[in-house]
Amino acid sequence: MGQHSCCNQQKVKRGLWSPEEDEKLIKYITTHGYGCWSEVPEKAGLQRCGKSCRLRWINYLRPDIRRGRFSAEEEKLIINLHAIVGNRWAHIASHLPGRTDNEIKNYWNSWIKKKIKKSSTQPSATPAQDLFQSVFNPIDQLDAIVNQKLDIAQQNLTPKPASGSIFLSQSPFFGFDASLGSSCDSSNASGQTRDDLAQDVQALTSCKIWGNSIPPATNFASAIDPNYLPPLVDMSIGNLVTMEEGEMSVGDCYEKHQVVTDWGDPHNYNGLLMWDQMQGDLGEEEIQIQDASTLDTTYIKLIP
DNA sequence: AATCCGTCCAACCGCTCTTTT
DNA sequence: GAAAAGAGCGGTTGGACGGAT
Repeated sequence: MGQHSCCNQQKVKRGLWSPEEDEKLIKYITTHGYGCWSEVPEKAGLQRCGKSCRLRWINYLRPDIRRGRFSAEEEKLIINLHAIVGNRWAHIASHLPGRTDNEIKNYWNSWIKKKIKKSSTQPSATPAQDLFQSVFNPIDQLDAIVNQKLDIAQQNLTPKPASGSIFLSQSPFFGFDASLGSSCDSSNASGQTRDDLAQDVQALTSCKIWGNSIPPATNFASAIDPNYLPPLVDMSIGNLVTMEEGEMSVGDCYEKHQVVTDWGDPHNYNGLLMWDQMQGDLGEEEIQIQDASTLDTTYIKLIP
């Protein structure tokens, strides 16, 4: 189970690869291709299991591999992709040409350690909260949902994301109460200011992975109460309810912040915060929407 | 100079998913 | 349809390395 037949062989070598082994593998694959990995070691004259050969090739030897430090753009991309897809390293890697899942995973793990260590020196927030604030960017998650809507519309599919798509049905979406942010420092625990975040969004929306060239939402507040860790909201696409104009009764806010009437225009979700359950009084501008099929209630607050 | 300690990263392990028989 | 084999993925480990003491 799990163990490949090739790995059961007695004379399988383990540990670091020697330059000679690398040379043999490169020579074999560049001339024959890999085809069936379990056959590669024998044909290449290696005392390794096929799995090990595959890993060595994919993570280290293949010619399009990109080595060296991650650029700032790559780092931001990783952070934002991770906020959407979680620990799906292979998926994240597919959006970073030349980078491997292993490399990204290693980078992320060391990055997490740094973040936790750094945040432990700041008494106003727990490490988890710091990580939470610095990693997850609600703007991009909302962008993801909107893009998924667009995708669905363009492909004329039923509103259920395809398995393996970057916007998985399980992708969490959650919002932070920006009103609490005004009492916080203007930069979050990772030192990122709101202007920085806006720039992140600018960069991301012009990035290939988002496909459509969508103008960024810029006034979506990101700061949260450092003493409160909001619950994760499963805002899978099926639970989102598209509102029609006139359904809202929030007065002036309606003028300032359009309701989600057209998923094709991301400006329409500027200033929207969404929750899966009521956390105290959200104020006059709160609205509730209920998914008719699941009866799940979502609370939305508009930020003036 | 020797030792300790933390970080990085290549590689392994175990599991799931997909394909083949 | 079931079983086996193969492929791929994510979590974890352990060795190499560099900086601090």
